[in-house]
Amino acid sequence: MVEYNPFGRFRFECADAISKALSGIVVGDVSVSLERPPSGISAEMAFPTFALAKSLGINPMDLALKIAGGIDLSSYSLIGGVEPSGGYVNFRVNYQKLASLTFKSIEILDHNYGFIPVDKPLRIVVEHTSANPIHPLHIGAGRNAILGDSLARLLRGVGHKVRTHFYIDDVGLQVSIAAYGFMGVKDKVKLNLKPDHFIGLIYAMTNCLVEIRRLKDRLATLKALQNPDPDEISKLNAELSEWVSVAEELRGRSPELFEALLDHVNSDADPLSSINKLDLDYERGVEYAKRVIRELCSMVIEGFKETLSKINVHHEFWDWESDVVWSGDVGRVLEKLKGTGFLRFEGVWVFDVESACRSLGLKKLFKVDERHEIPELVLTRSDGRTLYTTRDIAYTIRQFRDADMVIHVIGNEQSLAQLQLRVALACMGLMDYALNLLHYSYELVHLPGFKMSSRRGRYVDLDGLLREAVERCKVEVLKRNPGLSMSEVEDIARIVAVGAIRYAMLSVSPSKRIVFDWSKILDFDQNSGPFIQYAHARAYNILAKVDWDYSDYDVSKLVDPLECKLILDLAMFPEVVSDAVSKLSFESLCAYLNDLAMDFNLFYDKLPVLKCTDEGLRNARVMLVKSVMKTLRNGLGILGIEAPKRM
RNA sequence: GGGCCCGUAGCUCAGUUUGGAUAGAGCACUGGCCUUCGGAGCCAGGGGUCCCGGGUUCAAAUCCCGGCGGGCCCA
Repeated sequence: MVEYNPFGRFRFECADAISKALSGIVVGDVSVSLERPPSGISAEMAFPTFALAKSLGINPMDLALKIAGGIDLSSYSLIGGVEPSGGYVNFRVNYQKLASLTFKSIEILDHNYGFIPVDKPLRIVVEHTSANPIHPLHIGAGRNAILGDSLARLLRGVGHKVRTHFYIDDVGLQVSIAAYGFMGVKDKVKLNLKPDHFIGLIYAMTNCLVEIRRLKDRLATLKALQNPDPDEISKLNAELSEWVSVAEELRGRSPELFEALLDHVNSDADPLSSINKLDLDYERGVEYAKRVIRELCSMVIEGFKETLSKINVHHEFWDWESDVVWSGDVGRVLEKLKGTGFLRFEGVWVFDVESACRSLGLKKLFKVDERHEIPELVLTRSDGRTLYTTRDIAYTIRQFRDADMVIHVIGNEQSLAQLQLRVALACMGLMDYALNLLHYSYELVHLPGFKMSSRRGRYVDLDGLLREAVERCKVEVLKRNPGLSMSEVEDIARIVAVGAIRYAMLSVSPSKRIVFDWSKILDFDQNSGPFIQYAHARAYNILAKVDWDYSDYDVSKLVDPLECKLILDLAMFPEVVSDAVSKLSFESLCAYLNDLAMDFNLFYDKLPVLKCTDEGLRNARVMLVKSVMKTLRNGLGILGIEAPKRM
C-alpha cells in the first residue's frame, strides 16, 4: 500500500477516533482540531478538549478521560495508544506500522515522495530575477532568483504547470545611459571581462561622468545669476565632490575605459539630451537605437545566464519590455485606462488610484485599510514616453494570456507600484487578473558599512560571491578527498558552495532583511546547506557498501528512540512540503531538513548499520537509511540544492 | 505627514496566518568524545521583561487597540 502522506494518515485516524468517541457524548458535528504535543510529552498527536469542555459545561479533564475511554483502537492501524493527560487526549503512533507504510511509500513514490498532488493543477507564471540589464547580478538579485526558482520547483513538485519568466527591463533612462556610453567605446576598448561586468563598468562610469557634467553645468548657471543662493551652491558642491571621488574609484578599475568614456562625454555639447533622445528613439523603435540597446542588453543577458546557471537557476522565457511597447500593447492599455474616467491630463497622464478604489470598492478586496489613501500614479512623461509601471500593466496582461496565476517576485520597495498595478487591472475590467496576481515580496540584502549602488558601481556581485565560496569549499574538499582530480574537486566545491548560498537565502523569511556577512554565508556548520548535504553523502556511502539482498527486513526491530525519531521525521515530510506550498515559504522546510540531517547524524553515531549482527534489524536499518537519503534528496531538490555522493 | 514590513537568548533566526502543555534551533562561550558505516560529526552546560502598555480569553510570542525603535515606499 502506498500513502502520499503517511503521517497525515495517522492524523486522520486520530481525528476519526475522536469523532467516533464524541458521537456518544455530543450531538451534532464537532470540528476536531488536533495538534502536535510539545517535546517532553510522549505522544505524537493531541486533542485539546478545553473549548469543547467549556461549551458543554464540563471539566476538560473529565472530558478527556471520557473520550479516551470511548476509543476502540482495534479499528485503527497506526494508532499505538491513547491516553488522557490533563485536558488533552494524547495519541501515540505505532512506529513499526508507520515505518512499514513510510518505507514502502518512499520506495514506490521515490522522486515524488513528499509531493501530495494538487486536485486542480494551475498554470502559474513565476516571474523572477528581472534585474536591470546594465550591470552584473548582485547579491540582492541572487536572493530574488533563488526565491523565484525555488517557488517554481515547489509548485511544479505538487503538480502545477509552472513557467518561469525573466522580464528584461530594456526600456528606460538607465539603459539609455549605459547604451550612450557603450556607443562611444564599443569599437575602441576591449577588456577581458565577462560581458555583464564590462557593461556594468561602462554604466557606472558613464552615469558618473554625466552626473559630474550636469552638476558643473548647474553650478555655472547658478553662479552667473545676480544673487545665487549660497545654500544651493554648497549643496551642489557637496554632491559634486562625492561624484568626483566615485570617479576616482572607477578610474582605478580601468583607466583605459575611463579615459575613452571621458573623451566621449566631453565631445558632446549636451550628453543629457543625447541620452534622452536615445531613450525616446528606442521607445519609438528607431533602428539605430534598437541596434545598440539590443546589442548591449544581449551581452548582459549572456552574463546573467552564465551566472544564474551556476546557482542552478534557469528561466524558460526571456521577455523584452521593448517588445511589449513596440507591439502597441502599452498604447492600448493607456487608451483603455483613459476610458475608465480615472485618468486626468495635466501635461502628463495621471491615474487617480484612490477614486478608482473607492468607486469600485477595491480596498476590501485587496485587503487595504479603508482609511488609507492610495497615492496617484503618473503614467507618462511629458514627451509621451511611458513610465515603468504603465509598461508593467501591459506586460502583466500578457503574462495572464496563458496562465491562471501570475507571481511577481519583486522587492518590498515595489509594493505600492504593485498595488497600483492591480488596481489598474481591476479598472480595466480584468478583475480575475487583479485577484490572481501575487506580489511575492522580499526584503533587500544590505551591506554593512555602505549602501549598494549600481549607479556608483558599488555592489557585491554574485559571481564574486560564488567564486569566493567555491575557493573556500575547495580547500575543505581537498583536505577530505586527497585522491580526487582537480576537476572533481572543483565540481564538488561548486555543489557545496551553491548549497551554502541557496540555503542561506531560503532559510530566513523573505520579509526579513538580510545583512550581508561573508562568515555567515560561508558557515558550513549546522543549519547550513552543506550540513544537510553531508548527511546525504554519509547515507549514500553506507548504501554504496550494501551488496546483499535486504528485502527481508524486520520493522518490528526498529525500537530505538533514535530510529523512531527518524521514522516520524520521514513520515512527516509530505506535510512539511504542503505547508511550504500553502505559505509559499521555505523556512520550515529548511528547518525540517536540518532536523532530519541532525537526527540522522545522531543515529549514524550511535547505531551501526553494516556491522549490525541481527539480520532483520540490519536490513530494516538499510531501509531507514535509504529512506532518509531519498527524503533529503527530494527536500534539497525543492531548494535547488544538489545532493552529493561525496564531499 | 501617510502607508507597508521588521522587533523573540550576546549575535543570526524558527514559531505568529489557524491562541493550547516547560518559547525552539544555529553561531559564539565552557567542558567532554579521535581502536567506530566519512569528525563538514556527536554529547553535556550556562544563557529569555518574546520591544513597551492596555484589552479579549479557561489559556496570548500568537488575536484587538495604543505607543516606541529600525528599514522601505509615497509626499
